[in-house]
Amino acid sequence: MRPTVNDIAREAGVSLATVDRVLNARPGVREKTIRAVNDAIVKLGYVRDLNAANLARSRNYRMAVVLPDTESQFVQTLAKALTDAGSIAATARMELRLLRFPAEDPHALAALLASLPGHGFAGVALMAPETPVLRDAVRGLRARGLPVVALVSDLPNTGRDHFIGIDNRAAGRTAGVLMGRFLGGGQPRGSERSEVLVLGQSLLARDMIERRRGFDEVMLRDFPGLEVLPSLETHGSSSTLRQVVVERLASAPGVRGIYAMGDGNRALTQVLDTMGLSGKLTVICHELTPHVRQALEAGEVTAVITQNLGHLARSTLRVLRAKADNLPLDAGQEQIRIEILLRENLPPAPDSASDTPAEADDAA
Amino acid sequence: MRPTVNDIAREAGVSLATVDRVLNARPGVREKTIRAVNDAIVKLGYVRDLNAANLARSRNYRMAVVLPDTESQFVQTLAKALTDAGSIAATARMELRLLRFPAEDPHALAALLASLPGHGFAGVALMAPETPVLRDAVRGLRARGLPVVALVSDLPNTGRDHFIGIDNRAAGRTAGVLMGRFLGGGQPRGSERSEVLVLGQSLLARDMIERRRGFDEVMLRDFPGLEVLPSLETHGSSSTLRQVVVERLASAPGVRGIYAMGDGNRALTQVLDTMGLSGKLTVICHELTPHVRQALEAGEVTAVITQNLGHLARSTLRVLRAKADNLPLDAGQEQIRIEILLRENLPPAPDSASDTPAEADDAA
DNA sequence: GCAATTTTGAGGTGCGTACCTCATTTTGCG
DNA sequence: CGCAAAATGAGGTACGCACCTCAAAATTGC
Repeated sequence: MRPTVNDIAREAGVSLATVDRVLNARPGVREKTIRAVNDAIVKLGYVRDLNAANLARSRNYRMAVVLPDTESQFVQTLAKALTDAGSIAATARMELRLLRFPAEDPHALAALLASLPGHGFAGVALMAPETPVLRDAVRGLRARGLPVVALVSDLPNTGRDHFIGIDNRAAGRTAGVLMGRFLGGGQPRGSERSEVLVLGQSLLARDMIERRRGFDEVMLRDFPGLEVLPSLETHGSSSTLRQVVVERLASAPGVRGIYAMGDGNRALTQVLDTMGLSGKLTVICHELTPHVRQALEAGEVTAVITQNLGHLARSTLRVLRAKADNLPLDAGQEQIRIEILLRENLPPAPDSASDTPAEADDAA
Repeated sequence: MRPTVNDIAREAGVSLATVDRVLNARPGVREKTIRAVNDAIVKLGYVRDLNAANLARSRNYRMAVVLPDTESQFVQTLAKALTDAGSIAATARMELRLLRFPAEDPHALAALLASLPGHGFAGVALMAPETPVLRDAVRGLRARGLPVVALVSDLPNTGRDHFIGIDNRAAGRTAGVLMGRFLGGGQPRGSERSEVLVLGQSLLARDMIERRRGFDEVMLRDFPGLEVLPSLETHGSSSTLRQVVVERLASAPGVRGIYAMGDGNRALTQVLDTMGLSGKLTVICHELTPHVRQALEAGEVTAVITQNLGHLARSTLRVLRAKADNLPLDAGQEQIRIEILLRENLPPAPDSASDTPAEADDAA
């Protein structure tokens, strides 16, 4: 049997009350006694039964997840993954509150964050671009004891407790090798020149920059025979995307591959379709949204670089909780992997999952 | 607040004892009363607090994991992943017992399984080839109330409660597309004929067969320009592998790719190295063992099809537990994905993880 | 050496559930 | 109707821990 507080008390030759004082860092215990108790803890290999402890203090973990109010399919999918994970974690005394902020308003975000400590939150997960105001807001939260984890896009200079997401530079590199190898390693195909088109909604966003850097890194080093054209900006607008793609493909007939770094994959496949190019180019994009899944199955998209959003959501909950309890993490479990999805290794659609919340009756 | 058993009793107009009888399926309650209690449960949305329940019955989940006593690096790595996951899960009242059986002796395995129910196990995870004796043994376990989950290789005809692993046919298909596309889609390269070598330790093992089927499926359909040579059997022996590979490569100078379906990747890279072929062929293999990781980083292996063993191990524990408690699973979380690893998206080595079991003192 | 202060002990209560006993009520049946 | 059997209620104990109170003991300062 695992040792309990009573065993510690006996071993240390003190009373239960004293063990409790030491365990919970309550004042009024001599240094010497503290040491005696800690020695006993080490000797017996005591570990607090977190479940019993939480039961006793009837603790519940209320966490805030702060996302931009963007309507993009990625954010939508992420929000759903988080909600799903949250409703399952409800049995583990966790409560998730999804909060949205105006995507382009750092000050509104800062104000939102500042209001959190008053509402009994035990931690915050945050997906937002790093700005000076945000840095201060995050520092403020941490100063008040709230752990903060960055979601999807890192906030390296804010002192956040953890980052949950992929290394975008490595993701870009991965896209690069795939593109290079899928296009035959850069060997010229007949007399044509092979070119690759790169799309991104904004060249200022940190993740876009990193993906592009990683992509170029590999293309330059390993596939000098392929020419990567300058990035085209879509600004998140479908019409802009359509326009620039049509324009570019007309002027550059040697384009054999497209790397779509950001959103707007739906518009992209549509353009290609109307141009009669579906399935004729190597198209690599990011994030497995419902539409992308469909395009992958149809052969309109060749490969998808993605992070498993279900995993990301569950990881968020686990990390928030571990940070709230000041417990160590299982690094391997929290490592979000850069997944390569082809039509052949596409996991089955989550579908309208098993709605039955339980086997209901416990009866045998 | 979440409703408790007391709330149920009040709502249903019965006593606590009766609610308890219903909840735990104890005898001596009228059908009508049972219904009343269940109605109250539904109405209030009651969910049993599993932590409190486990505390009360001081329950611990003791699980058996049964693996072949093979010395292959894959089984070793898997065993380690399981042990690691088990030691972390120890805080959650789980205890993992690793048991090994003589790889080639189905009867010894059956005997081992038959001995389990007597030792207070709450569930069994099993990696073994399906044989008639095994089928009976598994049925016997389940008849005695022990949930059985199949690990890595499925046991479809045994009535196992769950399978944890990947779809090997899909894995083979994935290897196929990668091979095909990496070799330029089958376009002849100059005048040479492009051939692909396939290696497997035994053509009788279910997983080898399925991988090969998936691989051929894709190669025939999508890359008719590539010729896939008949599988070479290595029987798990390094020297056999060395011999057949040397032989074949000498007689078939057009080989540009190798698909290694099973173990023996270390021997393979060695042969290629001594033949001066390192990095000159497209080599695709399975499972990220320490050696394969190294070979991937060195460019001796092009791509690895793998299942994340850490995930697999944690999934095993979660599934065993859920089955023991008769709870529903989170399908998304338990879905083991077919991962494609290139040098560029290789996750960092687990390393000699953080040995510090905790932040020690809870003090602020 | 005495009072003031600090440290410690003893004990209780509650968290939500499991499991047990014994008395009391209700039901079914002849 | 009366009686045995079945159903239900009341209440207690335990699980491992948090948190509280009050008294007793040990230590400190003067």
